[in-house]
Amino acid sequence: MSHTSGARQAQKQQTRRALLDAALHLLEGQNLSSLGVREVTREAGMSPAGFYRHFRDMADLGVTLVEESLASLHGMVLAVLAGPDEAEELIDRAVDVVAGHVREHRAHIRFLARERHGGVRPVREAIGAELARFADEVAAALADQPASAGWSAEDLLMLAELYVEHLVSTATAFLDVPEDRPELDLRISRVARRQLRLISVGRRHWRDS
Amino acid sequence: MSHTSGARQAQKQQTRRALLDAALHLLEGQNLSSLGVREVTREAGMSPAGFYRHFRDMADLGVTLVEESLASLHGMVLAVLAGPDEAEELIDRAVDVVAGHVREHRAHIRFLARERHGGVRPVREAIGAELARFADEVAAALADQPASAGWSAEDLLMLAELYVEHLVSTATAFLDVPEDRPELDLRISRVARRQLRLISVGRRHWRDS
DNA sequence: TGTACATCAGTGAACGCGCGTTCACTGATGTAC
DNA sequence: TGTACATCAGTGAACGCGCGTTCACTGATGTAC
Repeated sequence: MSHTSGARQAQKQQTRRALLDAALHLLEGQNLSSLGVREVTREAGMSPAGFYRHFRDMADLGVTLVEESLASLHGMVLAVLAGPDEAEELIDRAVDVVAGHVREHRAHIRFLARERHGGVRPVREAIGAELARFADEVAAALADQPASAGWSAEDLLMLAELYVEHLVSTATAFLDVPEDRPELDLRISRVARRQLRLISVGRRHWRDS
Repeated sequence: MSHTSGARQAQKQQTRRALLDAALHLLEGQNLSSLGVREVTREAGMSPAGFYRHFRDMADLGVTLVEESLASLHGMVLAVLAGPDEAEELIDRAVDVVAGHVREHRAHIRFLARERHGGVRPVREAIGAELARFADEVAAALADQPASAGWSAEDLLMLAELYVEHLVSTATAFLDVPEDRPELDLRISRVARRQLRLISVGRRHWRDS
């Protein structure tokens, strides 16, 4: 069992973080599959060989990034679904939270979008598994809402998956806004809110259609 | 002006196709940004230098693949929207067409999913532009349906974008089905149909909500 | 039809370069007594 | 507190390798007369 305190451990953690941050920064402009060990260590200011004290290879580092990228997304959804469940208000909050999240964790979200269908299998599978878990949690949260009375578990999961896909596509839409066109953020928010409202209307009339 | 017939031209086209097919095949397992000139020419059975008679670089080849990948998708949507516009039937046809399309153009669709947010800018931008054009066309087709009476152009585009995103995510869901679990196709089709039905219900009750 | 010349798709060798990974090392930190 | 030894994160050199791109070439196809 290894110690978690001590100057040596602290220093190691700091170097590891520097490697992750360097990779995250470089991944804003390229895929994980074209990112090199030398490239990352150069950016982090250390020698290439040091990389192997922290990660087996780039895929290993990538899986670590998936975990921390989705941890923050995870906290986000809990925050929204813990609020009042009046549809209109929930929609506004959800879209605002996604917009803010993308603004604050840009590199992480870009990484997820880029590698979700990317060429590094362990990373792709980790993202897929996390998103599936995420949909399960949303389904569980939906089940607690009065609006879900009479809904089967299957339909709740179907709806949760629709919401998660919508969230992902909204987040990537925010990502793709060029730096010199910040006014596009407003259009994306407005469209996302309307789409969620349309889904919400469909949900309300689902059974009597 | 160059001739389009003659043995020389025909041979050149054939080699070009061999390069595109070799690339498409290799791209099933990796990103464009990690695909090499030597790798593609080796797969196509020619010498590396020959590549430059056909493409400036890999990004150039990638943009060509985007064009041909989306040309077939384009034909697809026209076929579906040209049919009867009764909601239930249209949904069934749409999902079947997507499923069939993925089965028949697997490599092309995988390429689009992988590079839509990938690390090669010209390719990413070409895909984004084509999908935007696609949404415009869907909006135009929706406008012709009786169910759209009273809808603003903005709302029709919002709806079209929701449909296009749904189509893309359904197509990639089919893609990710492992070869040894073909029964998952049925689940994906069923969920996609229900989601489209829910959107369709929302659409019907949009104005009086 | 035949001949002489032009075009150009594809070749094969060559180049300099940066890559991933290994290895024995060093020196700061940790531990036992 | 001090000393002797153990640990191990990070180093710097070395390796063999495959890369992208260039170049002068060759030989089949095309064209002019």
